[in-house]
Amino acid sequence: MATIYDVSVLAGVSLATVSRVMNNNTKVSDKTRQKVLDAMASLGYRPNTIAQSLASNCSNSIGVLVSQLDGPFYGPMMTEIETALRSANKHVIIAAGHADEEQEKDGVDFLMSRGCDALILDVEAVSDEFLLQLHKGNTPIVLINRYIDSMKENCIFLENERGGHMATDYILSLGHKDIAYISGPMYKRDARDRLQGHQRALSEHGLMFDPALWFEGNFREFGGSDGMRHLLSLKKHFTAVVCASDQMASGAIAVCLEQGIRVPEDISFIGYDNIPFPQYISPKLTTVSNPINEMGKMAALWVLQHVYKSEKVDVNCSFSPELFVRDSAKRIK
Amino acid sequence: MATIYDVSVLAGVSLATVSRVMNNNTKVSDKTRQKVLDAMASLGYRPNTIAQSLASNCSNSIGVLVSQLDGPFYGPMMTEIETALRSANKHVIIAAGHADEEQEKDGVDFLMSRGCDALILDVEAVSDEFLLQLHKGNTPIVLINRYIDSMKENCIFLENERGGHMATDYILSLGHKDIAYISGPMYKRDARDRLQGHQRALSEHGLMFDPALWFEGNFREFGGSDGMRHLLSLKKHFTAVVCASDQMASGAIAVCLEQGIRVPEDISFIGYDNIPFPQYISPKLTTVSNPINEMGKMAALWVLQHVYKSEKVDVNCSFSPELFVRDSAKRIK
DNA sequence: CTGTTAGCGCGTTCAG
DNA sequence: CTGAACGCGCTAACAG
Repeated sequence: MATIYDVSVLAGVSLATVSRVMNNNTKVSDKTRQKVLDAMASLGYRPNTIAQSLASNCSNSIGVLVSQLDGPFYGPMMTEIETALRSANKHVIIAAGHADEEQEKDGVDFLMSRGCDALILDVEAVSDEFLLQLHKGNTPIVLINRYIDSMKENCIFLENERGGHMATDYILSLGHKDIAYISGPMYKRDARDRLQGHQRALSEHGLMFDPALWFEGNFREFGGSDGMRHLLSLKKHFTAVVCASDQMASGAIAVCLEQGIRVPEDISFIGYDNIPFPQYISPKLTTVSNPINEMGKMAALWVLQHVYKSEKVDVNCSFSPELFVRDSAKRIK
Repeated sequence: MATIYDVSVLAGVSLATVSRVMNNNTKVSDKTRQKVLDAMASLGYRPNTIAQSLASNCSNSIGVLVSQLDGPFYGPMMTEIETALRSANKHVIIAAGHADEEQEKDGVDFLMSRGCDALILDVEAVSDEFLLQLHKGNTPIVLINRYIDSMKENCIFLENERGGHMATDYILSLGHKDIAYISGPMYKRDARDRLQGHQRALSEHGLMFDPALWFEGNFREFGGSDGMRHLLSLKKHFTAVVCASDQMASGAIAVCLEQGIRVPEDISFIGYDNIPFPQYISPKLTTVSNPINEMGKMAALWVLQHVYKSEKVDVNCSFSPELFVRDSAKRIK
């Protein structure tokens, strides 16, 4: 591999000059520049990024920690992050935290020790205090899907209460009055916020939230099917089920179909997240969006702007869910 | 940040000694070692991996290039790769090729310039020659989902012909004789192999492959729905549809359900890949597995073994699909 | 505008 | 077993 030295010899200039044309931060005369460029081309020179990092104390790498790499969320998110960052010639180092405090801390440590210039974190198990502590350090961090008031400029999040309200409000607008709710696990902030939005919508319509028609799921498909089986076993009357995630909605709908309950004729459903898959199955799922991909992109732009001082876009931290009306919910007779 | 120098001063030893205890490759007396360890602990010393890389000419990073980060495949694959590699304290740098030759080459270039010790590639657009060329270079590469005879020790792949055979053989065992086929795009090797397996199964049962009942899809949901609509419009008789991917099967089944065609009572379906989602919807999809996660893990182990000389596991390169019988295909009357 | 000269933090000879 | 010295490839003052 050719080095900067080889180039400088071939071009008949000094090391520093070669460095300058690479980073073009200092003026270099056009003809020296051309000589250098030619030399680089004929040697097939590729800068050694490791050496650059060591010398400049900037690794050009961004650590991304997510709870899991599989599932419908992080793929789209990573896609956007990778695209945005790579076009700026930064690279992304990934780590998974698996929603476990130990592993999340471990992941952060790992990325830190890798000399990342910034961290993009989508963590859930770790405490606010831990994150605030991290925030005080030298490595900038951005939080996705999390809101901490005292560091809100570093947070990119979805207005979950609003989304929860939106979903239920739509169901109510269809004339439903007896509504079951399958929530996420209550120890998660977003699950609580969505439920709260649901309750607000109900009370705005003069309806009571009935805890008996509430099942605490886990955001996954089987949480939805468990919930549905439970609700059905209650023998209580309801015409619609609001689910706090598309995955749960899919699991719940599957249980209905298996039991000969028609969707949406007998029971209406609405999900949350707008993941791709349920758009393609029958009935197509009505839902509220969780623009996790855009949030990923925004996090990348935040880093580009705050850490690398490029990209003069204005990043907005708060994202609004949107309603996607499809076929799983219908007006009640 | 404390450096090796700070440690050496505090411990009252030389730089070299500190380096030795870190890499414990040379004998160091127990008591000097302890002094160093204590010094490191009290300084909270963390080695600078960038400097280590530069000095040792080994970046401890592995580049992973996949066609896309989203979708149901790469998540699980990345999960396994990340887990295996991180526990060995290696880090993974990701890039996406988007099934485009230009972008795939670009991605390889990018990862190379990042000083990766090895590359794990899941590429489809790039030519065999390009990969062979790369193989001749100094950076070891592993290919996932691709077989090139002259570098087969570096290939990790699924026996797609066999899987294609397996799926159709099962459908045939259920008594079906009029079978439609929705394939992947023919420019992809795995699509061709799966189709070939399908045809072999047919001919083993004395059946002819009917090109009229074949639709060339794209492995995606809408490819399946397009295909199903096309097949239905033919007004030809068939009792089963073999799909070359679960996503296509899901799209196809959705079209049937919309049109009041019952699955599997009227038409049986079998998919390919065994992605998570269709296991949770109704009817649960019968399919053949594509253990992409295990292949990812194997790739990681291959790297650990061949590049870092650790992990004395035997990596096997060829993976066999397995049949997963669920509810979307039934015996014909 | 360009060349010289120090480092960046660590691994690795080579003597002792 | 330990220390001194050099070098990895590049950036960043500092002179000219």
